[in-house]
Amino acid sequence: MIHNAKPGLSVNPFPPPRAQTQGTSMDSKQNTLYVASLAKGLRLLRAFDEGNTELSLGELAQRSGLDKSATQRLANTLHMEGMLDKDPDTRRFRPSHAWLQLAYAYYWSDPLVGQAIPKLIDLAQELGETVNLAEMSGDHIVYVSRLPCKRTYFAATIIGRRLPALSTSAGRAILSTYPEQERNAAIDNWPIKVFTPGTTTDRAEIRRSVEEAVHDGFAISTGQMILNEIGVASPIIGHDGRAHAAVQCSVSAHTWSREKIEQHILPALQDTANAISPSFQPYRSGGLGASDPA
Amino acid sequence: MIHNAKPGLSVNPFPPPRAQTQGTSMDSKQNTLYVASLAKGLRLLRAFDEGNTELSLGELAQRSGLDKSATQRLANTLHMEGMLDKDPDTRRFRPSHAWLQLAYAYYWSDPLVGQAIPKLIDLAQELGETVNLAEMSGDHIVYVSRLPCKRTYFAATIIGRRLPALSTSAGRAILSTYPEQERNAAIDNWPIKVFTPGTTTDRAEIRRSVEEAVHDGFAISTGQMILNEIGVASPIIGHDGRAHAAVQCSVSAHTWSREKIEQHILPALQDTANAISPSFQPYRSGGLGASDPA
DNA sequence: GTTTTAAGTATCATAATATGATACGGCGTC
DNA sequence: GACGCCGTATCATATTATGATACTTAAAAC
Repeated sequence: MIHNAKPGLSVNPFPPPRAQTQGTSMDSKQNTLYVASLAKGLRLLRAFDEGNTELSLGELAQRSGLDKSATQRLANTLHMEGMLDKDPDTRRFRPSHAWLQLAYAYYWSDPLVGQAIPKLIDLAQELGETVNLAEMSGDHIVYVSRLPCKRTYFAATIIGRRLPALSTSAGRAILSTYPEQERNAAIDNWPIKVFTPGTTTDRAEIRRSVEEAVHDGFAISTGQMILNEIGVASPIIGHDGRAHAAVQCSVSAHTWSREKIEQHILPALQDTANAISPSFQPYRSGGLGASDPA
Repeated sequence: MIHNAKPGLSVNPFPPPRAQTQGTSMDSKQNTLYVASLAKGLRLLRAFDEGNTELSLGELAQRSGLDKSATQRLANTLHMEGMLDKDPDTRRFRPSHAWLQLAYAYYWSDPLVGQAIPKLIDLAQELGETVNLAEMSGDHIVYVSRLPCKRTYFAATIIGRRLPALSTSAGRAILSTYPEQERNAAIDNWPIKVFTPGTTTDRAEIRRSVEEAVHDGFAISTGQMILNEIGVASPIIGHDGRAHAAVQCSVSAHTWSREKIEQHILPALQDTANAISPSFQPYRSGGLGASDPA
């Protein structure tokens, strides 16, 4: 019996939103192989986001939940190590270019991206529409690669965005490749967040959408993240029949309809997703024709 | 000054300036506002790069220069905090999606990107060629945004790449906006790394190229990073007359010549760079500048 | 199939390290 | 002109990280 869907890699979901019970810290996770200072430093990094692009020491302390002294020391360390820039006038901190270099390293480490990108480029050029690569990450999806062809809102043009899987075409497409039981568990339990009046909050409706994807092999969603935006996604299926990623395309509802999409976008989209699929292999050491266990 | 990276064994490529004197470590920068554990954790993150995409505990220890126990604890912490994924079979670590989320946060914080991206999209569509946004970072440039329109080699399609400014058209374009004295100091002292047989190592030649950019308002370079690649870049000039960034375009030398570029690419490229310029507000970052204080 | 070697994991006593309260100085505000 | 806020610097304390060692598992060698 499977409690929560916990696919392949051991992906530790995301931040431990610890309530700051200020106790004497015989805290829960304090084994001797947990370095609190490092974790606190990471908290500082995570304090920056969409709405907090530039933080003073005080704000940093507030947002991270650390006291002034700790924040001072950690922020200073991050600055010395080149992870934070500091405006000498305002004394405020900002993410540094190093953050992009981490992304660079990430890209090399992701086995899927290298295979996908050339094909995504071709696809984007062929369609003339924005094409994305999304990967499942716990119960969210992350946009790993984006090839914008039209102007859109900013968040849709930059990589790293993390969205609830259930609210996105990519997430639903990927989910549609999961075994029925897991699929249902996900649909019942995974988080949903409202972004627009059009965001679907009814899980029954999401189920319909996913089951449709099971049947059709692709998912379509409308106005989930932003009004008048339609997303189409086709799963990139791995050797085990499960997808961890999807090729996604976002278009404007003003110029596109469902039919038109199915006719003009879908074929190429699916071809691309399929073309990427075979290369997604796990490494089994060598030659033996070991099929799956169990 | 560091010219060439050691080609032999892969040792720390980006070691923070720190002597390995393992002694009693009343070390240089150890004030009470420097948290060593955090810095060590960052070392672990930096151990991943282009050639090291997936590291075992041992490799991690070796590349970071930390002992086994420290590595164990820190890596474990990073794993618990969701910064590193761990393959349960091979027990090897990999960058997690969180690295992309940091990039996401970076993008919101960079005042230039938001202004530039829509215009870059338009430009890329108009030209049908790969367009990049590069920013100066110490004596290197970093590709902050990329809009590939043609298949190229992988490294040219992903963001966060850091290259010696002198070896790139973007770097030279930006440099061309610096006051003469600084310009010359940079040309004399900034690092150069050889990537192809075509990489210019002669600083006199680089000076010519930069001075040409001073005169023309744009820079062109050929075969610096990869053979048969031509780069054109136009600086994005701030209110103080200095550029911190450039719009760059990479094309194949097989289908493009210098004249053709000047005729068909340059006008739109410069228009775009100029259109972005006014919105750029300067700030200074801390850190790396090994250059002289004037 | 058995032994050897290596790599990852867990434990623990020690002191070195991070801690956070406190005090100082500069800057914009009231 | 005085106050209050925010960033910076200092310091004694004990909490925290340390790294040597021992255990466990997996792969390599025989």
